[in-house]
Amino acid sequence: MADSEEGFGLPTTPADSEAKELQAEAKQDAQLGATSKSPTSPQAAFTQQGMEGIKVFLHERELWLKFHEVGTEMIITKAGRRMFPSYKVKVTGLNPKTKYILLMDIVPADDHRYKFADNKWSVTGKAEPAMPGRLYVHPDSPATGAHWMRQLVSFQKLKLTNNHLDPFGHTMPWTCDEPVAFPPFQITQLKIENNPFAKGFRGSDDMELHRMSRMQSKEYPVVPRSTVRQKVSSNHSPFSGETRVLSASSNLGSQYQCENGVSSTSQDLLPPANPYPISQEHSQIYHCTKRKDEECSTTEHPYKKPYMETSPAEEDPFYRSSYPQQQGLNTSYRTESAQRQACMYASSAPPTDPVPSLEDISCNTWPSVPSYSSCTVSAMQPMDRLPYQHFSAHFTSGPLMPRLSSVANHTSPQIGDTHSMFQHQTSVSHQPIVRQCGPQTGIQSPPSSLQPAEFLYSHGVPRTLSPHQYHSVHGVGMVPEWSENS
DNA sequence: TCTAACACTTG
DNA sequence: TCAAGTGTTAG
Repeated sequence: MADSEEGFGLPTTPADSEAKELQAEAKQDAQLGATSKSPTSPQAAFTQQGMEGIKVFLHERELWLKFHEVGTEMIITKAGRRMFPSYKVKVTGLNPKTKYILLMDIVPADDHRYKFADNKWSVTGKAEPAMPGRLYVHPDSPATGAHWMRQLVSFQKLKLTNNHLDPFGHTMPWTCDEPVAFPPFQITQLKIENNPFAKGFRGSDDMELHRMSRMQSKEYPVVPRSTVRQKVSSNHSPFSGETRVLSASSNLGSQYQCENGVSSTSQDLLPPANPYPISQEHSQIYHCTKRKDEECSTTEHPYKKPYMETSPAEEDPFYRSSYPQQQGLNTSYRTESAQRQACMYASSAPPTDPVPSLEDISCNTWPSVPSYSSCTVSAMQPMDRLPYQHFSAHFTSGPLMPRLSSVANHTSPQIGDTHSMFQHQTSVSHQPIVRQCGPQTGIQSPPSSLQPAEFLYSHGVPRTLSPHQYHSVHGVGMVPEWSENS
């Protein structure tokens, strides 16, 4: 597993040789992007702001690959459900003293809704109208580069929901996506095997007998053990042969570029599964979470529990050696609600908003990467070079938005050049499903306004989501905070 | 199509 | 012991 720096990268299996080549290409592109641009180009300007060395590495990449291979999905609920695998990244190259805000965005993959029938996905209609999305601000934000780099940055607590009125600021997914046939069994099995909370569904003899007993008692036909296993195993599925093997498929050979200063290295990338580029522009609702007892603050509180991986050393020798655990930072927050109060910033960017669209700012190389349906961008910028004072979840008025806009406008030309993309497929369930499209790093089009924290529970999202087959793209973007040494 | 209850897990 | 997070299941 990802227990070293290398572990964040591509597996060292022969099948991934293409991926390694891509990785090398991406690094080369990044270097070129950082060095070959004219000083007056946006790219160069971006680089000059100290963004050139920033890298984001996906944690547990192999697990992500497994889910990607079978087409990941998740059932979402009104209460919100966590993503699995959880999204954790290692960030390097930040200015240790500069403060950054780290965001995760959800981007729709297309404007269709689909159903899974007859072992295939088919379009059942048009997606519901685009709605403002939400950006999930990492609860540690703003924090210094040193803080972000100290250990894994975890979005484990991020929940996805289809509840428009969700009062906790859980991220709402977007309707989408592609008609690719993958049976749900494999994803289910992967989650059961890997998610501790789903251990109850792991197949032990006793468990299966118990389950069968329950089925019997409810007048279900008695199903042979082999059949029971078949349900959750991919081995007997019509797609088993091609989906159980974890490898870098030919899709890994797809070209992509990663050439701006913010380098989401190819290590972040998962092989694309399908050629469905994101087509839907998204406006924004910025939301973040904060602790009930501390309010969102513009300063870093030493007592606040980091939402980054709290004990990476336990699972990752790399951090064991490189990142000594912090002491005295693990204030315990018992409940989710106590841990995370939503700081949600509604925005209704009009079509004429000068803010660049998603396509404009972040996906300009998609035509060359048709296999990817999502775009991830990582953008970080030293705050001390930006024309605003601070950005936090604590603001009590709207000036943030223009400031944030300025950030986005400032950086968007470069953002478009760097993206890591990968896509996951979904499968069927009678519950709302989210298609997890993988980490995305990036500042997207900025919201037109921000609301004070007191409004964060308001829901500026009067839109009806289609409940099924949601597609989510998640990732991080870093918006710079001010620099302490400026 | 959607929801809530269920049995199970971890912490 | 409890809260919270899982996929399954029935209504």
